[in-house]
Amino acid sequence: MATIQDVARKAGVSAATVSRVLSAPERVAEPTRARVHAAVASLGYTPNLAAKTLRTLRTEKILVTVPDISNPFFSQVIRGVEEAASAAGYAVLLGDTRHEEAREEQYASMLRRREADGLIFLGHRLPATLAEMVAALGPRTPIVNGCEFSPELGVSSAHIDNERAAADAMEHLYDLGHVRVGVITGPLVSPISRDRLAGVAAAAARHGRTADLAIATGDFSIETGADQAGALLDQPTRPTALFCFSDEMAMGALDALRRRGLACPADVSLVGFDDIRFARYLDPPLTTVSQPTAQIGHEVVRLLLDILSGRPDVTRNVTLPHDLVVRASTAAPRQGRG
Amino acid sequence: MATIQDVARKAGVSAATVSRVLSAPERVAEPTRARVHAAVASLGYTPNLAAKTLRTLRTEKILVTVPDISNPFFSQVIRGVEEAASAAGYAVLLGDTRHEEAREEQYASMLRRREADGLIFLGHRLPATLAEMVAALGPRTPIVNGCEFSPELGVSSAHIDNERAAADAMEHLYDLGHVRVGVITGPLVSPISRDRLAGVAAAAARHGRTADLAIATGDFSIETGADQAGALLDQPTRPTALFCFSDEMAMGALDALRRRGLACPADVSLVGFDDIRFARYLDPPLTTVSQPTAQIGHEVVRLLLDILSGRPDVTRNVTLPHDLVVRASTAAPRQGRG
DNA sequence: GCATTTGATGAAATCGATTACATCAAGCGA
DNA sequence: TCGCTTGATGTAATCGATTTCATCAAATGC
Repeated sequence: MATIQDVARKAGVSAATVSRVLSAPERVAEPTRARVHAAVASLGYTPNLAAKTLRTLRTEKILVTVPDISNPFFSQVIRGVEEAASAAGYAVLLGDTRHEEAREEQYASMLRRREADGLIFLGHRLPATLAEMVAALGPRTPIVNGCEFSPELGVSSAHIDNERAAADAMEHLYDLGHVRVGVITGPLVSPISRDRLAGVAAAAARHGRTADLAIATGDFSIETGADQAGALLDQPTRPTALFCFSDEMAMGALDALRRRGLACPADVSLVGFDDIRFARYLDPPLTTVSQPTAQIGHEVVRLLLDILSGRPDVTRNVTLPHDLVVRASTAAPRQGRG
Repeated sequence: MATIQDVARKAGVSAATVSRVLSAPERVAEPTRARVHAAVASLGYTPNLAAKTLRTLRTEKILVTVPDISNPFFSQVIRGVEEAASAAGYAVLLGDTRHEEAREEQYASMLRRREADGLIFLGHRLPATLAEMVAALGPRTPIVNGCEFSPELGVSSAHIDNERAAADAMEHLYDLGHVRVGVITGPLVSPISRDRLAGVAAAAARHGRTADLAIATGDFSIETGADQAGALLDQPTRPTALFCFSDEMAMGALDALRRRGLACPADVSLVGFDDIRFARYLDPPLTTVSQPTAQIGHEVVRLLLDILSGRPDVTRNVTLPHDLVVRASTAAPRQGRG
């Protein structure tokens, strides 16, 4: 590997000049600049990142943590993150925290040790040590939250309007004529679930159907979707529609319906959330709330790069557009029930 | 951040001694060692990675490239990789190459610049510049291939026996009494597809059904699965079973069946490949070849760490066990057809 | 009891960049 | 023409570790 000294020697200048040509070209006279560029090209020189990092404290890496990389929703967001990051010259360090606090702390310490310039976290939990960092640095803390939004964390974020999105889904069901609607939420510690539940409650209230809501709590997984859907369906007054806070839970719900010999949407309508790639290929194709995963990924990187560029700023919480995609899993309820 | 100098000062020793305590403790007298440890603890000292890397050329990072991170099969393998890597003290740099050679080269250059200690690649293509590296360094090249295996690449790898696995799937169909079987492969440039196709051909030959095979080529995606399944189903002599080289293509095939009003497995049996998390929740639950994704991820890291530890070695190609999971998408063909 | 080995530690070079400061020549105004 | 500004470049310190070599004391052998 050629070093900056090699380039300097070849171009007949000092290492300082080479460095300037590469990072502040306007400070170097044109003929010198050309000589240096030629030397760089002929030696195939690339600055050593470790040396640069040691000197400048910039790693050109961003750390991205996810609660579960094997979740297609998250992996699509990550895809957007990777795309935007690599376009901006940053490498992505991936941390799969598996919902475990120990792993979250482990990755948090990477940021504290400055092994990455910034952190994008897709969960809802910010490790304690990083919360301290936010308290100390304020809006300049290089931490951004993706998909979720908790004002009290004090970090910038990009996400959809979850309350509104959930309300849209409910409105769709009410418009079809549904009365008794079952809702399967995610863990209520996450603001994403709380916001969506608020949207559900608001829509129900608007239609005077608050008492007809049946709420169950899942954890976004297929399995809890199946379990909770089963519980709701086995109630004495069966809901004619189910709204799940993730497509995976909707897949579980579909399974629960099948096991009970119930048809979707004839007997029970079903709405999911996320619009993962598989949603449209389920049977029936799933009506769901589409999240702009790539856009969330891009935006979250943009927010982080803004912070890293040193613009003083305030925290920014960017709301991106969602879209209720109506497919074939929702229909008007059967006539002649209570 | 405390530096090694701070620790040295606090412990009343030189920086060299601190370094020794941390990396070769047996070379330091016990009382000194204790003092240094105390100083380390009280200052919360962690060695600066950039400085360490600059000096030693070791980054403690491994680079993992995937053709498509949003593919649940790959993201599950990545999960295994991340788990094993972080357990061994390595961080994971993620590269989503999107099947694009330019991106593959971009990440290849990260390895050449030594911004990672090694590379795990999950595709089948090894960028040209890295092939040169393999030619030069032989089995010590810190590059490992996951899921795929091409002997001519000259790198270690972990994967299932794809030929055997595909043959198992075909045997299952033949055992059920199927005669005309449609097969939807992946791109034939990838050894994974070729190996599986070889298994298909071998099984067909064993049963004297070579002429009854109908082969179509997809690209592992849902869309090509639907298209190619459609083409096979619309042939004059319709296959009574389809074998897709990925679960995603099987999902597409399921969609094609539905659109044609064909029942699975009553009219057409279906076998997938990979056993992604969703396979068992399709309707009908998909019979498929299960790959040990986590294990592949772990193994591939183990292989890489072995190379990094300097054991001279030869390349090792590890075959992991697959498993044909029979669910409800396969059954005996209807009576009374050709 | 003296020479020599052994063990513990420190001094200093090194990895490869960036950047504050120094230097020097050319250009400018009066 | 002289002093001063400006622009271009070089010198050297610095980032924070690792590691070679030197030093010195204690232990060992004869």
